[in-house]
Amino acid sequence: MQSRSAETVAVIVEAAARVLESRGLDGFNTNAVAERAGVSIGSLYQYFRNKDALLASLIERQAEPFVRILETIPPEVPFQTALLRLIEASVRQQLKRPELSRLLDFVERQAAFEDLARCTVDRIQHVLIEMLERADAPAVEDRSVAAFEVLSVIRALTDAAGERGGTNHARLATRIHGAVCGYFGIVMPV
Amino acid sequence: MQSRSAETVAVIVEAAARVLESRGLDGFNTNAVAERAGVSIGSLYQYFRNKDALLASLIERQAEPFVRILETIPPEVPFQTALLRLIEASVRQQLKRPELSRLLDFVERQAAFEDLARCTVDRIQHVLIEMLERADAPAVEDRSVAAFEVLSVIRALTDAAGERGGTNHARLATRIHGAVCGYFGIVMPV
Amino acid sequence: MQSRSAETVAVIVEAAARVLESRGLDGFNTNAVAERAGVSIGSLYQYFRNKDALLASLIERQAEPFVRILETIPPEVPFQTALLRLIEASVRQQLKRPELSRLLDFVERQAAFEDLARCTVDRIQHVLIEMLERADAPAVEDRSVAAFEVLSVIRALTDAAGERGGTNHARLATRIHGAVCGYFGIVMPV
Amino acid sequence: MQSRSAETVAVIVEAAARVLESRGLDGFNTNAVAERAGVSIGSLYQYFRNKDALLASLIERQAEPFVRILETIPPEVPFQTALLRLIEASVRQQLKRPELSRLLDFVERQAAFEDLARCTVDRIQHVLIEMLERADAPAVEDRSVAAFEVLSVIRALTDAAGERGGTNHARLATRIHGAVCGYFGIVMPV
DNA sequence: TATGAATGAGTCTTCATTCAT
DNA sequence: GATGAATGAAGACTCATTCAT
Repeated sequence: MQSRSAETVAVIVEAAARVLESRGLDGFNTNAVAERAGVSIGSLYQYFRNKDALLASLIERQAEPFVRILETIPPEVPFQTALLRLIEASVRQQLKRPELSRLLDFVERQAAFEDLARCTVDRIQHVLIEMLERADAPAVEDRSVAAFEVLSVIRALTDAAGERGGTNHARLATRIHGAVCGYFGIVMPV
Repeated sequence: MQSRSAETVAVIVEAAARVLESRGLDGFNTNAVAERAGVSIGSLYQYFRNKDALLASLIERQAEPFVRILETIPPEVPFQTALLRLIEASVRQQLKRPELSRLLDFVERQAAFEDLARCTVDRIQHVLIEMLERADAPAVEDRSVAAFEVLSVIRALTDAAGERGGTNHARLATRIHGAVCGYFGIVMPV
Repeated sequence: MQSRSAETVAVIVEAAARVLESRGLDGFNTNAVAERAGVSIGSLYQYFRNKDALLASLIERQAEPFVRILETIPPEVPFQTALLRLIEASVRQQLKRPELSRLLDFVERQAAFEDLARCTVDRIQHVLIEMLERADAPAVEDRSVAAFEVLSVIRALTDAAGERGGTNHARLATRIHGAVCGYFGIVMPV
Repeated sequence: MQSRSAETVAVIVEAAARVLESRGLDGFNTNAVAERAGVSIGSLYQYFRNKDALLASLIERQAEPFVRILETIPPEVPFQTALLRLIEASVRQQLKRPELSRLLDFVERQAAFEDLARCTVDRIQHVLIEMLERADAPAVEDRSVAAFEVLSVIRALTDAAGERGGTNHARLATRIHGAVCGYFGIVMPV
């Protein structure tokens, strides 16, 4: 029984993702999602209080694995290693579904998702701030600002790559790494 | 007569900007814009074929002065100087109305504005590519990719700063400059 | 088995009563009733053909004890005594759950419950008409009209009292008695 | 222009009244009202924020003329005269559209219309309380309770008459007067 | 040209009811 | 019998756009 429900929920969320990708934010409506999911509109509302709850699920589904990866980076790895892992995780995650990532990035900045977004951002910032507290980390004026801005750079460059399509992950990661090192005033390590 | 029309158009576009800023993309509708502009909805449609045309005007109004500035950077200034001017222009422009900039960045990526966006992006890229062709410019694999990505970094960091509010322009420009130099693999010049 | 069913039915009807009281007619829906009853929506429909059948049960449950009491007033008691018993029974019954009474009074007047309502009203009217046929009863033009109107007065004053809350039964009964006597053109007996 | 709007509003409100009368509270929906009014659903919402606002207008339209009449009863007329005028006004008003009156009486008791109802009730109570303060008025324990209850009796008897249909106003008024006098413990004056 | 009333397609959401398990 | 997931018709409401004045 649980599996049945869980499956339906998953089907609906994936349908929502596809509708968002194919029709954009304007064309994203609950009827379209239900149809795409092969489910009645009533069923959709059985599992999601409203349209925003559906989007929230989408946001969470997108963010969760990324945050999980970040949180499993062990504290003893050197700053640069951790940074590269973070960049790679971000690139891998976002380039899976670039358009979806881009749209959700926008959605989660809307007032209605403030709480959800803050929660995710806090977890990511926490990881980044801890990284910046390591002995071999670059000195910055304000760690929380730096964390936020570094994340922005990573996302922006990945988005840009996603928009172009067909990107080489490794090279992209290198370019991002360069930019982030530059941001920190570090001469990029070889 | 013409000036009268031009003025009305300007009033409507500014009203659109304000509505967008205050109510977000969801709350942006033509009736609200007309009301804010102190103009009848009929008049609005006299000057703008439809909602998208209004948004297009908004996008243009936002982009034009920035592009103009870029295009007036003389070709003989050194790469680093030009880069700093570009960054400063971008920061100044975006931080005037950060929320508006952020929203329009999103809007112009929607399918309906593809042409308009490409046009602006092309002009900016053109400038950047020319910059990258200078003798003292860093070597890059693909100038058009680099141009696009550098612009993304600048925008992202400015957006991030705008979201926080009350930012010091000069410091922000320095951080952005660092990131861009890093992107190019340049040790940041003093 | 039968007792089991009867118990379930009773639980559902009581749940319906509570939902009606707490959420009003607008918030009264079968899913809420099932939930409140701790029963699946499927079970509810096993016992009640549809929503109206549930409401009908509620109406009956509310009316039945009252009608029963009326019907057990012996024919030999004087008119005034019978009238007072009627008033007291009505007050006691309605003030137990004033909001529920008020709402059901409205519901039973809806077209869908015409038959049910007529049936109950007929039984009550029958009792009242018999009362009015007694030797010591006041003369009225049309007994059936009088019966109906007297009942209306009793209900209205009890509803009014119920709306205020915390009423003294005896005093209310006295006021109602006064009004009914006045209706009959009787100088209120001491 | 104003007259045009005012007319549309009046047409819609009258359509609402008719829909309410013919289909009851369950069948009362904005689409039906718009259709009955010969107006688009959009127009309906141009003039009424929502369904409840439409009902509120209906309630006001129904109550206003009645309250106005009450408020014009001069303070120097004797209590009994004033009472009769009140009863006659109520009867005349309610019997114009008995079903509508009954339904609106119910609607205005719903939580959503609390404020509106209180406002009207206050005005009516005010008149009644002033009446009860006159030298020739009967003594009552609590004037505000008495005012409320008398009004309830009047309404209930008129509703009852309306339900039967084809009532003689004068006789009904007499019966009501009797009940009210009885309520006050007055031997009905000739 | 300006106005703003009018339009109605389109969206979100609820809830009575069914039916496979 | 019991369950509760699923259904979809129906209803509230919005907003881009038109057009008579």
